[in-house]
Amino acid sequence: MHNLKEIRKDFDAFKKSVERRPVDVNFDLLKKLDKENRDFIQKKENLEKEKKDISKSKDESLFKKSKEISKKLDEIIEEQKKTKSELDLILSNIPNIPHSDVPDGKDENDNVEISKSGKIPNFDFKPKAHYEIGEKLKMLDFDLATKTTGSRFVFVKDQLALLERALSNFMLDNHINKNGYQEISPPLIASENTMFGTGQLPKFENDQFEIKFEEGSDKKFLIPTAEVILTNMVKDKIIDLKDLPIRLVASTPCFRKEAGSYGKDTKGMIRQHQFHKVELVSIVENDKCLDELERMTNCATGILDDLKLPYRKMILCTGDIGFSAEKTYDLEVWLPSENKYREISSCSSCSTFQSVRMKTRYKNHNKEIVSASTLNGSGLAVGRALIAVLENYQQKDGSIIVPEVLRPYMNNLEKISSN
RNA sequence: GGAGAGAUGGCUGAGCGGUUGAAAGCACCGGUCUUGAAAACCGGCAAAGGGGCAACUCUUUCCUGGGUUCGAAUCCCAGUCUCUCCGCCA
Repeated sequence: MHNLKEIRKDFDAFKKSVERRPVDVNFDLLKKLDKENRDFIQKKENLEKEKKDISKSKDESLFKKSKEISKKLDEIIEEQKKTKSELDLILSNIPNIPHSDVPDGKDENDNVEISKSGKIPNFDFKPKAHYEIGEKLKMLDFDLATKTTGSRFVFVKDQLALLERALSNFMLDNHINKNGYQEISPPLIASENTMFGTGQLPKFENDQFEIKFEEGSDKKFLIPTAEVILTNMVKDKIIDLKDLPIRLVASTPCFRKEAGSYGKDTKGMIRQHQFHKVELVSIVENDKCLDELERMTNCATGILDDLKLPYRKMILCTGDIGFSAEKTYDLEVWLPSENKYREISSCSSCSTFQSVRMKTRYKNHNKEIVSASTLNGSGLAVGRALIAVLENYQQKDGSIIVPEVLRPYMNNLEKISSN
């Protein structure tokens, strides 16, 4: 969320930067409501002062007047509240401003490739899709999941379940021991306010799984990514400078409705309602934000390098970056069956956008209290990493060579094959 | 599910109708002292919002939302959360 005080300083510049994205925001109304709101506040404060003086004077002859002021005050407060909530609604639906590094563009086709890495494998046979491989091995079962749960879920079995676990543990260990992240095992359910903090609400409620506790209780949601719960760990906090940067990592299931994407990637486990992801979150000083984004992205590419998977690094254009992000790198892994790169990680710098919503601040070197910067990135999506390993390490006979770095996590298993 | 206790500033913790934005301690910052540090002593130290070029000033905030009152952290009602005991349970 944007700081109104800052917006006021140069309204037109603000408008112009937001409009680099495809947005529909009523800026005139925003400006008007802000003015109205401040007028109401002034009126309100004057009356409050008057009332306060009377009560301080303890002059009984004025008590009656004070009562009248109270009535007038009630009306003004009512109007002010209404104006403020309209204002907040507009404000909370405005996305973050793209950083100047971010290229202009309409959609994902306008994202710009930064670099390519790794060797695309050559097969002397036609490479199969991960779901064909998995089903042949009898270690991926989509039909069974349909029976027990519904579409877009999967059962992972035997050595593929072990592989999934190995991927997750390998990534966690790497980020904890090599990259200095603190391991967290968080709740998988978030309150409405928490979801607001990272920007999932109010705009994207339809993508979330809401769960019912009991009638009348507050709304709760299954987390769509650990980013939500990890980032909100610093909600409502003034952080000591000496505690920054904060770096957190968690491996969790993620739950998404993916509204509007039905019909896309219906086959296989590319797009599921539930998937595992290792998530990185950083809370940093504002001038370290973009450096941290590079660092975080390198932590993610490090995993791909270790797994010897071919990938490319993209910078997202203004039309494709997420609501809360000012700048985003996507990492795309090579999938032989599709003969193209697919997203496996997304690392974003959110500047102060989330911390304003969460009221996360720190005291900077000048002892001023300022909003902190937050970042998040996948390091990596475990489900998609499983797909990438299956497809890139597949053999003609349908078996899978286990990437070397994962073998210590799999009882030194070198090859996955049926029976 | 039953029965109690509680929610106050970065933390601990007093206050229980009228200069209380809130005692005290810790932490933190500045100073004196010291070769330096520690200790001791002195001083400072909440946030949000509004107005002002600024110095500054005003308003709000003692879990949340209502109510009583000229006036509420303090009284009343509702809700949320936390803790303890009993029950149940992975």
